[in-house]
Amino acid sequence: MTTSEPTAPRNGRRRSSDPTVHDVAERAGVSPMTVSRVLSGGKNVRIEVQERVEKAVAELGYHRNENARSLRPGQRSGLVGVTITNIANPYYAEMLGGVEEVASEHSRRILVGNSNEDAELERQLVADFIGRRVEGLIVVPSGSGTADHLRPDRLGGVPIVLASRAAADVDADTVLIDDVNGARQATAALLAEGHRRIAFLGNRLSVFTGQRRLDGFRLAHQARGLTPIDELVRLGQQDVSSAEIAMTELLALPSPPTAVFSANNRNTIGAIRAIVNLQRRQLEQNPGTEPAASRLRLFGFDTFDFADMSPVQLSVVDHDARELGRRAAQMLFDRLENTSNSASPRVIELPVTLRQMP
Amino acid sequence: MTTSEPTAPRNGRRRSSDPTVHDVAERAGVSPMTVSRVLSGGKNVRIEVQERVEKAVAELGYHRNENARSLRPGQRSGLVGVTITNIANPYYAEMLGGVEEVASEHSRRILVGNSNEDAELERQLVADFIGRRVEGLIVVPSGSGTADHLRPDRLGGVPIVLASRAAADVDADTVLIDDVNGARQATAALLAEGHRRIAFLGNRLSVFTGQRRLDGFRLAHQARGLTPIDELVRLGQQDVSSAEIAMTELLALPSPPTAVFSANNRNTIGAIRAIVNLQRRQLEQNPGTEPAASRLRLFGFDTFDFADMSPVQLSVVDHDARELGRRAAQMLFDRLENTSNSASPRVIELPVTLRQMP
DNA sequence: CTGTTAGCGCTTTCAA
DNA sequence: TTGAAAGCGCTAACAG
Repeated sequence: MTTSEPTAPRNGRRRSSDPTVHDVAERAGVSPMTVSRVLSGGKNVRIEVQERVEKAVAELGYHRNENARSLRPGQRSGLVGVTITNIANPYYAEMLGGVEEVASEHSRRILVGNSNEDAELERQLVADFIGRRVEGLIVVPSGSGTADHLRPDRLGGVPIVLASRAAADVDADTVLIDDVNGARQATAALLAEGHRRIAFLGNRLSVFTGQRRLDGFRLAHQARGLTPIDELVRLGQQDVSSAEIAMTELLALPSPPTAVFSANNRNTIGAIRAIVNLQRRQLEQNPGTEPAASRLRLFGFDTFDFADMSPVQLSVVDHDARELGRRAAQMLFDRLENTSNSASPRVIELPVTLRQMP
Repeated sequence: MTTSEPTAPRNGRRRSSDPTVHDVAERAGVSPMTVSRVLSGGKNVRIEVQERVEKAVAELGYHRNENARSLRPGQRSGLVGVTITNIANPYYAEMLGGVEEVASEHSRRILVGNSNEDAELERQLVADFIGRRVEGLIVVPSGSGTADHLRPDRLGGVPIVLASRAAADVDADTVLIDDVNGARQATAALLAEGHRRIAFLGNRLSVFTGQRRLDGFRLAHQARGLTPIDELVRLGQQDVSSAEIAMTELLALPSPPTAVFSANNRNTIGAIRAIVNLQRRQLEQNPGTEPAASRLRLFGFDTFDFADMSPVQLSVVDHDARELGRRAAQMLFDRLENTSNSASPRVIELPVTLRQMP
């Protein structure tokens, strides 16, 4: 299988390791430098020599060591580091897809880490990424702890773009969804329909979007001289099942809400489950009649696979996770490749669309 | 901000670049070797010197260059390369989460690439990953072209685990879902209920799981001396909207199916949409009566967020994408860390669960 | 406990 | 058009 000297360490170097430029050079009867030249496009190399080198590369199964390569000054690592708070959440997965798409267009690979909403883990990930000499970072800041480790002056000159959430005291390029307006408009629509007892289901307030969406909910009320009803505001549901429980509790109140604004898709799905369960119970008790729970009005932030098939009347504040990822990556490559390197941080907010599900 | 000589290139080396062990050593008044020792745990270094070095590290914002580090023989890159066919598909996103989880437990990072079902892109990704000296590869083989580039002898000794799909002529560790059995059992259940005109909605047959799930569908028929009805078998729907179209066509046949087996969640969702649309049309024409489409029986491979709220009676073949990712990663680290390195490739099939949605 | 030397694989000079 | 030398940042091996 190998070329010659079956067992002995050829050249005094350990064998059975990856082939190097040296090995390729030897086999092609040229110097390592010529191999290097062929590998970077073959400028100033006789075509015949190029072919000889390429043959040796193929025969040896040679792969240029990118790590060694990136060691030379002026060479880029070709890597972008991305940390998200929950890889398994389809929303961030979609966002990651957008990042990958743009990175790929720029011939970069993405290193992916899951911070799991843990600031310390996020700090470690970012440090590791910098150690690997990523050219830039895209971070969905975790919703816990401080974010000092994300401050541009702590990153050794590696540009960073925050996505989906801003972070306190971090003055960096940021791409956000227009949470406040989305929540405000949705709530305003419910108020315009005459609802006065509107529930709010949302994330912890330490999560940036959680706070912003509650702000929008409040603003819409204020615009009519109203205040949200405290007992109808439930925060801290991170997953579908806790949202379902919270919604079930709301429905069991002496004076239950007539409408619900849910601040993310996990809460929306949980709310739907709770409502459907109540409908079933009501139908069992009063067969044939329209269950009272059917009149409940639901407006949710985010969409999901099946939103238009919801068994409960539903409207959504729609936005595009993939576009979020794309824009974040574009901002990063702007910094990387344009001379506008020193421009002050930009914050952009992507618009949302209110959508009535059929 | 910097230490001394504000502008002049200190030490003859270019300034304003990342600090190196050398810089840290100088600032701490020790040799680079001592810095290296402190950074790798501080064995055999006076505690007082350790503190001095750590102080210098912090002040300089030093990050050890992992690429340079991995250059030394015997050092591992700490990277695992993962290619999936569609990052944005929640199923693979979930799988990626499982891979990341296990990789993280083993202190490894994941490099992620999207092959987009394109064999050539996949080949490039794998070559790039090997060039970056990943310690192992986890690949969901693309459903197009040949897979020669995945053969273990072409990977320069980097271990590979195939996930979710096998690849022709590639004899490697593989983790699969038990597609054949899942599809067989689901189809058998429909046949046992008395259905004889069962539609099949699925992927292209060049996609491994597509072929296997159709095999299971066939086997269940054969076990009863039956054959699938050709005009009811629709292949090649890759997304929800094409699945909806295919299902709509089936429903418009002179003799439509009485039951449907859909081979993945995209097709299931498309089928549900088509059925719901037909129900609505039938209700408009004959208000008050139970629409004929409501009697249609649906059995789908994969679950999704809202499966239990489906407006159409639904059963699913459930399986765990996250577990698939975990197991693939575990197999990889088995190869990497155990001495069982030379064992012949293993193929494991993860069980599925048949689940009646309430 | 600490420093010196050497070299990992690659490519940018510079010289031939 | 080609090659030799040097060094990117790091750490084993060997002094001291």
